[in-house]
Amino acid sequence: MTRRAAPSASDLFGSPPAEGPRAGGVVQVLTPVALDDSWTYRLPDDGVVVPGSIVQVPLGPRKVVGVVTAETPTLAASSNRLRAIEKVFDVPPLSADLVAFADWVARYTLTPRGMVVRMLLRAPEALDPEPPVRAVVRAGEPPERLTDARRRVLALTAENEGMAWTRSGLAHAAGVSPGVVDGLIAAGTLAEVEVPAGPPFRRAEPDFDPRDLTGEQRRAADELVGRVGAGASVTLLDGVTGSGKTEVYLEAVAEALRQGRQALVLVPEIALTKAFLDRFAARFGALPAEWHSDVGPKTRARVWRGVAEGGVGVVVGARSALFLPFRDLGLIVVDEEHDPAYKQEEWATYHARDMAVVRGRIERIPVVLASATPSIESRVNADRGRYRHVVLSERATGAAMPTLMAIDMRRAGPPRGRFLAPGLVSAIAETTARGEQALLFLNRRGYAPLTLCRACGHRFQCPNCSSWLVDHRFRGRLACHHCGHTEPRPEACPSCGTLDALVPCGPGVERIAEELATLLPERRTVVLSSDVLGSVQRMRAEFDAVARGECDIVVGTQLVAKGHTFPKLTLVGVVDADLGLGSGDPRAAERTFQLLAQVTGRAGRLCGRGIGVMQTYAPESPVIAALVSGDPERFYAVEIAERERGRMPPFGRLAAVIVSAPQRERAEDHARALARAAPAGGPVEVLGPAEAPLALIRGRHRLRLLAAAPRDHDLSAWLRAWLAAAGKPPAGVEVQVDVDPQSFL
DNA sequence: AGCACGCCGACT
DNA sequence: GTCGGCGTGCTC
Repeated sequence: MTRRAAPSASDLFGSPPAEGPRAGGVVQVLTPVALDDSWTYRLPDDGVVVPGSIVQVPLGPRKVVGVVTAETPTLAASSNRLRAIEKVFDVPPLSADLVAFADWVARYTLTPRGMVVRMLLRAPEALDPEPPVRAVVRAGEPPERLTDARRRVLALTAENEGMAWTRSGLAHAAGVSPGVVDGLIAAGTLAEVEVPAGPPFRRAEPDFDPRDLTGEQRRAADELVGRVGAGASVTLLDGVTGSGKTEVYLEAVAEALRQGRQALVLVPEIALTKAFLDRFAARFGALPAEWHSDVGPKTRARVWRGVAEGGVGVVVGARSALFLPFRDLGLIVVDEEHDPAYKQEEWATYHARDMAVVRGRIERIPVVLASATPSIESRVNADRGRYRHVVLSERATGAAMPTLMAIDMRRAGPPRGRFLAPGLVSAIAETTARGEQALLFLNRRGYAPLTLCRACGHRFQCPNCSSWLVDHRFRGRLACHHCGHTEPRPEACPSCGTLDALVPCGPGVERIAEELATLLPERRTVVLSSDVLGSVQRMRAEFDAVARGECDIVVGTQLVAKGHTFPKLTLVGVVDADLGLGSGDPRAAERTFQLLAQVTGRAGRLCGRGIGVMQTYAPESPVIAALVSGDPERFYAVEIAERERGRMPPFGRLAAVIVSAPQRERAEDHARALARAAPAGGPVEVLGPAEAPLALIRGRHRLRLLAAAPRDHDLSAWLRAWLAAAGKPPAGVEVQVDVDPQSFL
């Protein structure tokens, strides 16, 4: 691996100054607290620091980890109140590029720099050296008393001469209890030694097993490979489902490795399936390092260190992997770039795809955005020449794209009380009769989204939020999907007292499964939703079971739109293709289009006999019409024109100002105060809070204001000024700004 | 008086 | 973000 130039001696703040004393031996340290400023500290008595050094400093009564910056000291060096850096960690200093990136993110997202620094240091265990592993080795003569168990242990150590075993590992391998090993240690035959923790990561080999690519894939791969090492660039890799985008961008990853540099592949968290990782392993002869919320502290530490020291070649990770301290990053790939999961909402609000573009620009490396259904902003950026555009229009297997059709629910809908049209039911029956699988997609957990009383019209609503309570029949409760409030499902109406008058309205996945059990009782149906799944491991297991053909029909929420390929899946039914449209979200149409294209695209991915059936009341809508016609351009053209007319992102800029407080009134009052404080008549328009939905999230009532501006306006600066002018929010009220991350670049 | 809780400002 | 200080208000 080529190394970045080590800091030269003249950069070392602790080294003898070449031209005059250096500010009296003080440096600036950014600490992981909610502050924008760095603090001034005295240099450690012994250690040497450089910009980027990770250090421990006292902060009030605590000790915290911070990063040395190259800023000039803000406090007079003569100040004798300064405290000293306590410790310099023995890890590579963060690169100037990474610190510049953190600064950029902080400024852009209106987040205190300290909070971004916290994201850079999210593996505290990595800072201390990995504790050595205790091991046993053969050290002396066999003992006097040789039992059968002892003989087996000695045979193993003889077979693998010089090898160090862990105590339990050796006992396990020999099929004896750990006590036997202890006995041999006591007898002096074996000895305990400390060995450095093993070589952490197998190197990915760029040419381990290159794939045969189709002509179209080859051209696309060559284009991407040509960008690696050629400075900053952004390429939109726009390929239909099944076109083999992954194989194409893996060629760029291989090129980065060949050049001795590292590669980062960002994926939506959900896509980190075993099958996905195995594809990497098959191509590169080693599993990539993983980075996501389910990675335990020990592995986290090893990955962080491996990334910083250069031992890790490829990281596949969720959005937070973007903040890893790569030693020599050569490429960033953002897979499924349109995926809303890239947007982080809590803590600091940022969009990992856009921040990847920024990191690429700062590090002067290529970024590849891959998607079958690119986001509108990426498409516009590609159309306007800001991004390169590489298109894959054919499936790599040569398989045809699925045939999509709409069922007009006004004319061919189901009988009363049912949700699956006869046409869809017979398609499911035929598909499963052939031994193939069907997937029914409905993005609604539970049994029914609304319950009302037939006698008095009472609707069950969340006491905290402006949303209906969802009937979860398997659990026997009504639940709010915003705040987690649940209550038992009563027998009688709480409003009028009538018994057995409560009716569920509309379908959820549980209700669809129930309907299928009635209509096609001999088929094996499984429900896949976040209620049923949970951890990443559990999900991987469930997906694997489906892939093995352990069921005929899957009824699933959003989760099933991603995940891995089910080879026998040839029919996808969309229970409600209109769901999500008309929700007032400026991205509703785009989201629906992407989701439907993605979920129907899973039909017949390998065999090419896929069918997608969408139940809709609006078959003429641009989303449905474009899907049925098989020409996505029809959708993009309409949507881009629409956005441009409405000056919505990416043609305008949007920010959400989220006001939250434990008390509903306080949040509402402050939101109104903010709206009044907004300068009127300028280029920025403030909307709300009147029409904003209220939600209770983790004990806090939240509502939103929206600020809309023309594209060339510096909305971040405007927001800063506005919020400063509005003054500090009252006690308990928090104001969080979500500068629409998807519209700026 | 003694303490729990919430708010506020400091933290180099 | 996290801590301690200090005020308010309530209880043993």
